[in-house]
Amino acid sequence: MNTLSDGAGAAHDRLYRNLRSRIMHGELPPGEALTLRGLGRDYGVSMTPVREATRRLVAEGALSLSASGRVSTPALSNDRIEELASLRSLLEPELAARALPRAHLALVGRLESINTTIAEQIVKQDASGYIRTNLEFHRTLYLRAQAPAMLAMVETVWLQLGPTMRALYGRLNRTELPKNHRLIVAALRTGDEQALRLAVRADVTQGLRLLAS
Amino acid sequence: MNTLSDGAGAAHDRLYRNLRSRIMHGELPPGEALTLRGLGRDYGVSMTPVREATRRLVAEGALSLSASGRVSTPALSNDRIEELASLRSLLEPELAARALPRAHLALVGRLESINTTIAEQIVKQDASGYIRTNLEFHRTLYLRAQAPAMLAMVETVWLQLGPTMRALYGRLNRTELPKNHRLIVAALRTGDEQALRLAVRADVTQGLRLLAS
DNA sequence: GGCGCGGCTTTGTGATCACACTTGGACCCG
DNA sequence: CGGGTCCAAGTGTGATCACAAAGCCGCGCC
Repeated sequence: MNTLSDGAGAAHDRLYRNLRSRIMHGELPPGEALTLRGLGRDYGVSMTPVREATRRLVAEGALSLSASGRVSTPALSNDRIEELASLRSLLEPELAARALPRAHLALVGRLESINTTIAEQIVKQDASGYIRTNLEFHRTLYLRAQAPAMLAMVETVWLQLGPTMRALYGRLNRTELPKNHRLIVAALRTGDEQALRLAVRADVTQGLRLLAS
Repeated sequence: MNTLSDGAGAAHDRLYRNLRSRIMHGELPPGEALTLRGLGRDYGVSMTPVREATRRLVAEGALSLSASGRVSTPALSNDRIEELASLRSLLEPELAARALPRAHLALVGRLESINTTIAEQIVKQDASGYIRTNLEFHRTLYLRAQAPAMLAMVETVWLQLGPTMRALYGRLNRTELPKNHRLIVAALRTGDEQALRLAVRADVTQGLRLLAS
């Protein structure tokens, strides 16, 4: 068995991580129906590990479970989306603030580098890549907060929003790099916690707000 | 099939809800080792549904999974506990504030009734009952916030703290009803959002703070 | 008396199978 | 032409089995 980042460990875990990543990054549309046997066929495993993986994802809200036991990616109501946006704007400024005193120059450099990657993906119209790199920007910053439980909670929110974010991306035609990311970097440089909190909140809220149409 | 709250639906789901409740309410000590076959024996089912139930609980942080696949109730580090306490003090005041405009007199009455139950359980030294009723106080209030995703997130935190709260209860010898619950009720009556937020934060933080010993 | 080391037991993993339920659609009747 | 019915394929559920790895205990050696 190889120990690469992709195919390591137990089958159910590999399947879990793979599906989780695909959902979080918007590679699956909302409402997509999945079957245990189908997933098992795709990954070359039997139903048993598939069931474990999907149950885990259901517990995290990444998949929704119908009354008859069928799993599908969730199609969120507007209320739900706004609530998840509230959670992001509650948790993420806190994480950013905690990361602020620990943020050194190398970190800011990495964030700027990620920003240029985002700009490229906007040009290429790569929806999934854009979502992935955008989340990487946030995760890179929050990792400095040394708050794994809080980060895990935020990632759960991202996961629930994954399919919806994909749908959202189609509607909005970006042409410019989100200016809030630049504001975040600027606040990190000056060490201004209040400005940082505001910039993160604005960045988190902006995209999701126009979904209440 | 009966539709009672206890034995309804699929075996794995019944097992999941039962275990989740026991963990959240502190009926299991931290570090308790569980085996799939053992749980299956206890509940009279085979390993398959047990695996699904435990995987769900692992995904929620209610159980921790060792490298070799063994499950046990988590034994939290002090850092972890403080972080979870921070999450509570971040999320719960927000939920309370959202519930405030919707809180009517009947709700306040129910909360006071729950408070008297808590006082009785303190006298009876009923640790698990105390935890259960205390959480019921909070849940009853937060349900009015009409924010299911946020409430689910808070319950996840409660779940992770369950075994630790049980251990905590042993150390602290309560003799009086937490005065913060009375402050919460008072703030609800007067409609003072700021006082409510403070009271909830204080209530959430008090017990967990003295765990950093 | 302490410390490895061997085998045995327990445990998790994954495949397979039988069964019950849901579902989708063709078919028939009004 | 529309709506209800019934059947067949598909799907989730749970039990059982074979297997590999981990853990545990006692024996024997130093």
